[in-house]
Amino acid sequence: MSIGYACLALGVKDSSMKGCLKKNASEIRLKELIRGNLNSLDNLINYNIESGIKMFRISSDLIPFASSPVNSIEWWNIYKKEFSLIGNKIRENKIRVSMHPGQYTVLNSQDEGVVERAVEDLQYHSRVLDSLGTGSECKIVLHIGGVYNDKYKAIERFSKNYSKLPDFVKERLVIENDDKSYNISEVLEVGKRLKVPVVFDNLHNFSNPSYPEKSEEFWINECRGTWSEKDGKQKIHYSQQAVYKRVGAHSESIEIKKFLEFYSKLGNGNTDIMLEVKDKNLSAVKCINCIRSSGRIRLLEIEWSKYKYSILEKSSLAYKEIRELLKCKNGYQPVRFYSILENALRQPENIGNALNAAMHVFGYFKKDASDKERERFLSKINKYKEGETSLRLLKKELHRLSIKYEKEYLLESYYFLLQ
DNA sequence: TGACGTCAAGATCCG
DNA sequence: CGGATCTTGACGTCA
Repeated sequence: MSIGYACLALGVKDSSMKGCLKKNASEIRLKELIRGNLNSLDNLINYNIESGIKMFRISSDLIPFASSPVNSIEWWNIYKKEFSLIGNKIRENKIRVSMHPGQYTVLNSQDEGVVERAVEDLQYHSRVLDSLGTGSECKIVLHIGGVYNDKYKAIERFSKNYSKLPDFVKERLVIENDDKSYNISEVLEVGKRLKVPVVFDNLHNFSNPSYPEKSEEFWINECRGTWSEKDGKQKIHYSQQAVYKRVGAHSESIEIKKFLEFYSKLGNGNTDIMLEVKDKNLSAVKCINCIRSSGRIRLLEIEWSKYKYSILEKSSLAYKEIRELLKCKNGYQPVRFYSILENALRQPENIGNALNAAMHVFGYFKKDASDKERERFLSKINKYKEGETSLRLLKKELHRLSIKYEKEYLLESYYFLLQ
């Protein structure tokens, strides 16, 4: 059982994927971008290794315009060394990577050009995973596509186009239920017929259910049968509905108790779970820490070092509560720990608490800051008190100082990231 | 034609 | 000039 997150990690330095406008996609620019993105991928993999994260979705943005004629670079040759170095790390650390082309890769389109481009795009994704030297358990997740007023014909087109795909793509392709067109029983039907593994997505199944009386566990068990030995463990997508947002919108963070309730129904350890959530790696680490059979308080202390000022900003009570919890050095109560965090982070902005946290953080610069910087900050503090500036701008000032005076502890924390 | 989703690039505005 | 904020892009489907 592994838990992973998709594409980008919060708080990891030099880990973003960069792109450019199509009109600026010169050979030189593209090569620059690819080199940078491979370096970012390397940093992401390093972070995952350090954090004990065993599952990760690689962003399709790794190679800009990869399946477009504007990019004719043989990146798999030029960057062979980089790919193999990263790939070795992935394999040595048993990280299961995957990819997921967006909603615009449509294999069952009525337009042949669209299908052609979809095939190109799937080949690109396979090529990335091949270049990394990953096994056939590292998958490419795809939706069935459009309906075009005739689902039967649309599925036939999918089947026909699937059968024409080259083997190196077929080996990796898996299909997933989507949020409006193809529900889980329809995708299962296709998967069983074509022998393509099926990924169950719980939130899509909520907004686009097939037989609403059937439970999530039922569908997960049904899907399990489509995964064979060479495909690796069954994969599912898990996300939670964002409150007050449209149905199907991903939540900011994973509510741990809700997750554990879902998790307990999975029973055995034979399912890999890809989280789809805005706070990405933060929720992945949370869930991993909460399902460990044995954990040490040290793990929570590391988490606390990253969350503490965000918590202080919201609730000094929660701050004290967690400090108490962490005093018991041979106790390990991750669920209690994260529940307090979640509750605190849900609190609305409170000027008193926010000022308190900001002053604590400013304490890091007491010695370094010049008189001018001190003055500038304190005047911002007063403005914030009077409602003349926002917390965001106040924190931006602190962020600037953190970079200038190289306060790694603050820069690696989530204080500047959350809200 | 615009919403959908996604994010950063690019454009523009402001002090 | 640099930083902040607003707009666009890149993709295909569907209302």
